[in-house]
Amino acid sequence: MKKRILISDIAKNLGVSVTTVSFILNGKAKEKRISEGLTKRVLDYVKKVGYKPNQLAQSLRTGQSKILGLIVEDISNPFFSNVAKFIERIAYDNGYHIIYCSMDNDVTKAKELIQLFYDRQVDGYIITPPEGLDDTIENLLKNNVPVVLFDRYIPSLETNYVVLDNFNGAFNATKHLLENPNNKRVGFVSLFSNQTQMRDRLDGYMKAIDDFEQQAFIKKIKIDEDEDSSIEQLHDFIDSNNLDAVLFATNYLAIKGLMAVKQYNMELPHMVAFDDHTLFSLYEPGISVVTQDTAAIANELIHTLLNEIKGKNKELQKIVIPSELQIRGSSRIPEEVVG
Amino acid sequence: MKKRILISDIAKNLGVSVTTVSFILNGKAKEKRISEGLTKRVLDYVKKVGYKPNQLAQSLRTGQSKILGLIVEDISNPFFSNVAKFIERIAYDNGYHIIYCSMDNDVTKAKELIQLFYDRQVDGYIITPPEGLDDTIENLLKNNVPVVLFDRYIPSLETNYVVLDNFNGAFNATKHLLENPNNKRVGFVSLFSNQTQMRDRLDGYMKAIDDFEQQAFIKKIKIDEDEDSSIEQLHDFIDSNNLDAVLFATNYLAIKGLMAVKQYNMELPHMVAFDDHTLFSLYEPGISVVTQDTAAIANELIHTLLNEIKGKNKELQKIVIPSELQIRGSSRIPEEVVG
DNA sequence: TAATTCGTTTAAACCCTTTTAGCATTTTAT
DNA sequence: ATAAAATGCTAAAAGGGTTTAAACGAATTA
Repeated sequence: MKKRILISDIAKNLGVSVTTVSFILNGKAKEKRISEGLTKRVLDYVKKVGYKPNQLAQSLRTGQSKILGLIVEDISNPFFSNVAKFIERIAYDNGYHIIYCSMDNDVTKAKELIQLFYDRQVDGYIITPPEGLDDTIENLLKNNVPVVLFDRYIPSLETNYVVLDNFNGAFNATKHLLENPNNKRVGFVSLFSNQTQMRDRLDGYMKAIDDFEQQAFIKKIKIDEDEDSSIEQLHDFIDSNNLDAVLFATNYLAIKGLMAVKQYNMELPHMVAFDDHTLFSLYEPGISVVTQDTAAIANELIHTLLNEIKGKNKELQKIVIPSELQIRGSSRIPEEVVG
Repeated sequence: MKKRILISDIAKNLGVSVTTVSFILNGKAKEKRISEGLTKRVLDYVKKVGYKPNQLAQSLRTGQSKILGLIVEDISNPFFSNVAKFIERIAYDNGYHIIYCSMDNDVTKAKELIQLFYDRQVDGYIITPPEGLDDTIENLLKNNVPVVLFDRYIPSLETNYVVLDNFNGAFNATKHLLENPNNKRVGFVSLFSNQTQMRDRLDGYMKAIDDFEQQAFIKKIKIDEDEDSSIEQLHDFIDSNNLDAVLFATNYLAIKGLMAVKQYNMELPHMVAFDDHTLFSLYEPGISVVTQDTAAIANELIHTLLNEIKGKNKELQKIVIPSELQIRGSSRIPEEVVG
């Protein structure tokens, strides 16, 4: 941690040129036909004094910052923070750093962040795009900036993305709810949003509803609505429609649903939520969920991005992670019905 | 987003020197006696073409990266991710970026991260130090690197820190539990850890226990113990001691407690947990908590750090945030007892 | 013996800013 | 009228690396 040692110090102490040291350090010793003896001598010395190149100077010269920009909807949502944690770890293992930001589904903020990252010369982006970000992303693509979208994608753009199999997730969840003969009236709570994940979840719900020839009950909430108001709306939705069961399109919508249940002293409808949360497993009875394998998602995301950066992707990666329905107490089919 | 425009382009197009443009851009026009006319002309042109200096070159030259390192215990813990979110926002407003990492209470990892950040020339650190990081932090301080500790501090080192009033938090929580005449046997669940926050919480608990002249029941869990084992231990602790109430030193310990309650079908003891969690407000009955004002903490942290960076702190900032006891159903004193 | 080629190594340019030191020119003071 | 100070601006160095183009001695070929 003492005074930083420079490449020139190494060159001077070893009586060779800076260039030679640089070549060796960058693994170009063979290519540049530097003798094995010298190579070893330099490497050993570098190791001994613990020299590490100044990243800034390196970045300035090479144009590579070794920083990846991660722009997620909300880092305090456990789903996103878990993915972020995995991504971070893998990135580090590959010599990259993550700068992350939450954009709170705000297009303006997202645009600012992307510009900011661009100015900082990040090497690539992982983005959960809010609505209206099409142009900005298109711009990035035009400039050959490596981008991977995540959680949702932009249908009009040819990009890499990693998303959940939302359609089947919603379909299976709804089907599960409808298979309980006591559940005639199964509702769906989503957001006012045309994002792909929301659209696919709606489609999955509708498909199951249609298969069972039931009526659809669909309630959308404004994303930035204040909590009390959405809780009230959810109460109205469940209560006035006499719903037996509800599928929630996100974990925080389901949490608002639980708040409504608590505040209005309602009877808990059978529930399934997208994206797990500690709350759902401990709530009594447990809340069923459509889960995403966060480790798998993080893995696909970061590797797709790194390959893109290294130019190793022959074609666009459109990765769909299978969803898993985890059934817990609140929506489990009662034994007397099953048996 | 097209080809990056350089300061030299501006100078050339305006027929002035790069130096002049740089001075003006850095607000040194007056100091360097550059005419108002020219200043305005440059500023207007810069605005028109949307020039932004290359951060890397700027950092390389000035030695300031405008990046702050945030090393927290676990970014997926809602307490930390919430603080991170606030910090991030304030940092951005001040022209700084955050690189964050979780160190999972692993000293080795923490050391690596600090070294990594140091190599990247971050301008300052916000750290929740795990045990054994004393030397590393001391090293940073010796090198005049701005550091603010958070959530816990290192008693042997004179540093800036922002922590909760853990003693009174624990004291008030325990007192609250003991004030219910049905609660004779009040336990405390903590970690095998000598970190200050844990020590202070224990002290607060003991003070209340002593004031009420009750027996203490203290259970410590290993931080990296596997989940099932700690759940089993918690069950044993609560069950075999016939505890009426338990104070948990962290939110995730309390969550493990709830898991034990659920898995072993125990009767829920009266509970208070440190650090709120969505789960605690929705659980039936609600779990009381000692809360920290995350916004206030983030605010103090980032401003202390920024002032330190700017050399504006005359003296070390040792900030203790008052704790707040939020009482919910599980530990509320039953009405018949109160009345 | 002169001209090539080969194997090694390096000087110098480059990345893009900030900052130091200084140069004309004009104004003020003596 | 002349020296000193202020004015308005700039050339060049610095920051710490990477990379291009070239140099150099030795070995090979013409």
